Amino acid sequence: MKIGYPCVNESLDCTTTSTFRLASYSDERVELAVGNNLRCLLRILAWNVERQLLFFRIGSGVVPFGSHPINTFPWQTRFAAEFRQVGDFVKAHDMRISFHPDQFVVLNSPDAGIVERSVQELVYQGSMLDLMGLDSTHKLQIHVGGLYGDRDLAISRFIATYRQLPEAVRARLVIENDDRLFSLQDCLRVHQAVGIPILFDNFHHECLNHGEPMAEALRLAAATWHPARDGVMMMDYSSQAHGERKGKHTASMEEDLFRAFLPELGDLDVDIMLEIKDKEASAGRACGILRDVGRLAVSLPAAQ
DNA sequence: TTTTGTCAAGTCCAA
DNA sequence: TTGGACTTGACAAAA
Repeated sequence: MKIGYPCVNESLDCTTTSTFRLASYSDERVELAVGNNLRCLLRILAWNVERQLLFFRIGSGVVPFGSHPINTFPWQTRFAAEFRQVGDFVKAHDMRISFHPDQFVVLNSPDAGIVERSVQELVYQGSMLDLMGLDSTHKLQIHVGGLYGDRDLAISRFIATYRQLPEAVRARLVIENDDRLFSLQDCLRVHQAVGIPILFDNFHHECLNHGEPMAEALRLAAATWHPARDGVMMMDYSSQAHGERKGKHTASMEEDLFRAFLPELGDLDVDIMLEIKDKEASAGRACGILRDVGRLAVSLPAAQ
């Protein structure tokens, strides 16, 4: 089991997603930003290793305009060594990486242009994993997409697009149950058609479900992961922010809820991403709880 | 130096 | 019809 948090480390004074406006695009600015972003990424990963946080979601903006036609700078070759260095670090410390392409990636859109731009974004993010030398256990996580008033059609469009994806993307792509549109059952339909693993989100499942108890839902999702190809199941963990709109993530982990959730896992091995606003603070507390209950090694990894 | 409006991209839903 | 929300603030013009 690995524990992680997404995209941002609030304890360090750097960002992995420094960028600039499209209107002020230049190759020089791309080169400067990518260099800074990759240096910061290594700092965060090193910080994480010291705290036994071995799962990390990298933000989509490491390469500014990474899938935009304006960006013709050869960042793949210019930063090959730096990406490789990140990948080597990840492998040396047995870490796991994911990406979560943002809401503009909609593979089931009826608009062919949107689908094409979405595929290009996935190609860009997958290529970063390729440059790092990381295999298909490191994932690209997206939602099924829009509903467009017809669930069956929306799902069948996703399936048709998925089948045409480049292999480098398809091997890494996983779908996440969302909190309003596509439930675990919808994701299972997609899985049954094309074999794509389901990244389970406990909070989204609480918001949208068909009555499956949490433990059963976890097992249904876990069964969609092929151990050799996909690795251990990934999941997102969060809980409701009190007094806020339904679906709003809590600002800080509620330890009682997290402790109550753990028995639902039974003997499942999972890597857990804490989608909680205070980032590494809650992830660190989760590690502490897991050591308490014996699900995480008590001793930190030996310094290297 | 600090504040504030805006930023590549899509979709849904509440107001 | 519009604004907010979504996995995540940060850039850059204006004050």
